[in-house]
Amino acid sequence: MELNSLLILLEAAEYLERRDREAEHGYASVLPFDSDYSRKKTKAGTLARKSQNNRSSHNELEKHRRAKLRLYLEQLKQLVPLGPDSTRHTTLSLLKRAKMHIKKLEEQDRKALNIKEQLQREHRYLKRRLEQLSVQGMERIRTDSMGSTISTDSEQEVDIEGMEFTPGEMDSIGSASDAEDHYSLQSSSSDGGYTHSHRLNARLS
DNA sequence: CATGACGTGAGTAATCTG
DNA sequence: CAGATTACTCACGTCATG
Repeated sequence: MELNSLLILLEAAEYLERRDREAEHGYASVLPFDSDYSRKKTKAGTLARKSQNNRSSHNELEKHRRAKLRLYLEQLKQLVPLGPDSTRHTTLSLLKRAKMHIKKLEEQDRKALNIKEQLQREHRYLKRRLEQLSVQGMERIRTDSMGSTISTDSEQEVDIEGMEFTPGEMDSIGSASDAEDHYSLQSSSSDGGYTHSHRLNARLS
């Protein structure tokens, strides 16, 4: 999110530069130099540039350009955490911090992506496990009903919600195509019990 | 003394024009 | 299409400030 903001800021800065040129009534509409002389790098052009009018308008433009740079630096300052330290923040230090901040955000992004992929694998695995248990439950009901007695409802229920899997259980299930998902589950539940909150806490810490 | 703002000349990419 | 023009950016020197 914050990384995106930084990138957007950088793009916006470029965009604003262009847009200012076209739409701004102030500086953009004021030519930096009189149009009756050449700005080409000739001796005549160089001499002409020295006229006071040209210099002052060029100065104004340059001032405006620097003001925009300051504005962008201010915007950058809002996006980059500068910390509680009350040390003086120079342009150089701000840019250095911004660089570090971007690297940190990229690292966070990478980690979040890994977690997402792992959760997707777990989701696929659990979905298959649920399907298997449903089928097993149905088969058990059928075989029991073909037998003589009718058992109680509590014995027939397949309690998916409250179920916890041990590593041993997980070893005994899963097809060849499950290999990747299965592995990711095992690796994240090395202490036996298998609950979502447990795993997520371990992962996020 | 480090830093930032400013003025200025020079360089250049993009656009215009004959 | 070449040369002219425009609209910038960059680098450097200077000055003010904390």
